Amino acid sequence: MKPSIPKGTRDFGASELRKRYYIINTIKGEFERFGYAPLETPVMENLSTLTGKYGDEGEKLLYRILNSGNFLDGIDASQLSEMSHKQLQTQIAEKGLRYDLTIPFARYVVMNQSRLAFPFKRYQIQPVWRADRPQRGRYREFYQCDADVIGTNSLLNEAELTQLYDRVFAQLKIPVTIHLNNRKILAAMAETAQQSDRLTDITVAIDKLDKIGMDGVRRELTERGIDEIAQNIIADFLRIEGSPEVVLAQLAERFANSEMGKKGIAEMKTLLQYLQTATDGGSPLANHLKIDLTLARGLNYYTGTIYEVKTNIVQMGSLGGGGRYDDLTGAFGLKGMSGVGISFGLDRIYDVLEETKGFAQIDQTGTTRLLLINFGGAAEQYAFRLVTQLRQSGICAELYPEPAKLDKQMKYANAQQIPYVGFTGDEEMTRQQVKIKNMASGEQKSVAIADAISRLIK
RNA sequence: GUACUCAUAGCUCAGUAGGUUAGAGCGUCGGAUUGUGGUUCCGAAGGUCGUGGGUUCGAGCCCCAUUGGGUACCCCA
Repeated sequence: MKPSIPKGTRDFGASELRKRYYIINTIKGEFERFGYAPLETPVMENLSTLTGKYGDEGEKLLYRILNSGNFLDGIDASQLSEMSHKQLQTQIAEKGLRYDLTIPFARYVVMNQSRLAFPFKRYQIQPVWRADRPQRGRYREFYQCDADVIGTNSLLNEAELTQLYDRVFAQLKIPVTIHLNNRKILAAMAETAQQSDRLTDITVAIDKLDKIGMDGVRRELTERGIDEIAQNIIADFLRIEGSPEVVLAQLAERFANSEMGKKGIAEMKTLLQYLQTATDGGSPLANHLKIDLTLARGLNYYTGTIYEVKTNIVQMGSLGGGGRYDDLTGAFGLKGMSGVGISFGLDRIYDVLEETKGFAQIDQTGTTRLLLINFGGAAEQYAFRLVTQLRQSGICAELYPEPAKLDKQMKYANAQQIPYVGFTGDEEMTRQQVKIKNMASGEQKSVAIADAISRLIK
């Protein structure tokens, strides 16, 4: 049998993991700095938790787990042929793999509401699964790194999360643009165009502006049944360009009669003011901040601020996204809990750094400081005792597991980039010493065990 | 769900117009070298050319189908 792994999944070797840990540690460090606490949830959830949350497109991408045992038990064979695959699905699968970290978080909050102190801030770094067609920057199993705060309406949270995005990408040295928009502004735009009930159709179309241009957007809107008068109003909005202040001023003119629009603008203004205040007039962020009226985000649970982070140093989808949701916990029976959160796409960040040689500074050596050569017999016993002692002293050390040829053992040390090799031959044993060789310089010296320990402690 | 593209040794790839026994580099193993690695030299193992069918005197190469990988659309981190 030829071994293989499912399409869109990957194994991670030592060198890849060291790079992944570097990213994770950077993100985790900022999460902690901003006061978020860790959380992990199961890889599988009840399907009832997941369904109805991600829209039709998302629902198709859910991995469903076949019930254990005889999953056909209780299914009428005569009805089988008349059942749609969707109907059958609900009867033979009641669990699924998590699709994102936000819904499991909402589920967790509702289940533990009596124990949690609100506002509740948590971060979560775990894999999620989507039954998508893999391609560049897209995998079936990938990591999301989420930070969410729930139980507070304050836009201070939005400001902090913007800073959090900024800090992480500044540390990773990936120049990004943080795209900001507000669902209320989008809703007001649809309202102004007399198309409030077609918000989703409109956002799907305008989201493609930079890809297909204004003509393409108009074509898409036509296909979705939006008339030309409405299209003109929408196109007029999309012409708004410039600094956040300019964009907001122009929006204010158009939203003179829209309560929803005014609210969206006010929220955006407050957010920007917080950011300005933070640095006392200095440049608030290391990265670009842009009000992007075409930013919509597919998930329909967003109600206020929405985020998306993109880089233009390499061709890649968004590196992160998020936003405010007013009623995510409502579906689980807890009303009136507003929250806001952001997500980092670990795998895409990895791909960007890999392509731009952004990992150059990562230490790729292993942790082992010393390899003891195995000469067999009494020398092996002596070396095993020594390696035990070294480890008890907190030194990462290895003893080659068999008395192989010296050449082979030395090559092993090279391959693992182990900085020191220790020899314990007859001479060293009688003197209770070990000969330590520095693999980089080639220098070697016989020293007493105690000296060896103090030498090897960094 | 649609389209495009690729598939030869463990890995990365050559393979000329269809023509004898399918090659290289890296890696692995052995040797030069039984207590001193990186460099070097010598040698060895390793392939039903993704699979099935067809055309041909003859197919890794041409045709059809199929499977798998990649990419684009859709959607998304």
